[in-house]
Amino acid sequence: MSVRGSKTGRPVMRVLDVLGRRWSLRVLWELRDGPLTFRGLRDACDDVSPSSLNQRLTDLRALGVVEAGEDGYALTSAGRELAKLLLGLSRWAEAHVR
Amino acid sequence: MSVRGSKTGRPVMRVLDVLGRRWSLRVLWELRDGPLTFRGLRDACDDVSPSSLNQRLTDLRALGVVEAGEDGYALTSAGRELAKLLLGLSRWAEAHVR
DNA sequence: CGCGTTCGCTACACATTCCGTAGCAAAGGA
DNA sequence: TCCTTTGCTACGGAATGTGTAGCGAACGCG
Repeated sequence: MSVRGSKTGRPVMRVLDVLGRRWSLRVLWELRDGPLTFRGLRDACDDVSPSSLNQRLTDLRALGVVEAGEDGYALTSAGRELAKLLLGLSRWAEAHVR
Repeated sequence: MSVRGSKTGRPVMRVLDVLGRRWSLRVLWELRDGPLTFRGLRDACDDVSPSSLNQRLTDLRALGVVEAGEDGYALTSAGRELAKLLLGLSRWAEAHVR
């Protein structure tokens, strides 16, 4: 399978593509404070359907931001850096939304 | 219509929801260097279908990050701050993706 | 061991979303 | 006038996401 969207293959395009799918950003967000089990993630993410969650976890693992470990799913070191950006997103949201 | 996803109404959830739709992040990315017309955005975004683009622009305008002006669509000041985070995302991508 | 619970995950049918194409009315140029 | 380009909508089909049920494996407990 090729990357959906841009055909340039530029890294940023691949990232925008994967993160622009439902639950991607949310999963990253929920993992920001440590690992969660599959079931735990489901609970954290408004009971997302297991099929969708599994698909998203597959995508995120392929991107190298999430990995499956002893106590469930966790961010990789790269993923933790990405999560820092999400923290900025959260601050932005608190300041500008509603 | 209410916010899809989280029922808490927390700002960050609303943002994760809107940005987690296809083309949202990409549109923000393509507007980072200045305004683009509807057609210009379409060209920049791999010829996204006009229906999808229009839907996304509606979402992003509702979120307050994009506005329609004289020379097409542009980021609001809040949107420009958001775009800065995307720049960090781009740097992250160059460093960690393939 | 046996029994129940929880785990990660899959199957499958249904619903929503997205897409591609066509095309409209309005604005501009020649 | 006629041709082009604009922003945008309509609509049917394709892709994606959803909800429910349930599997086999691993656990706790007696």
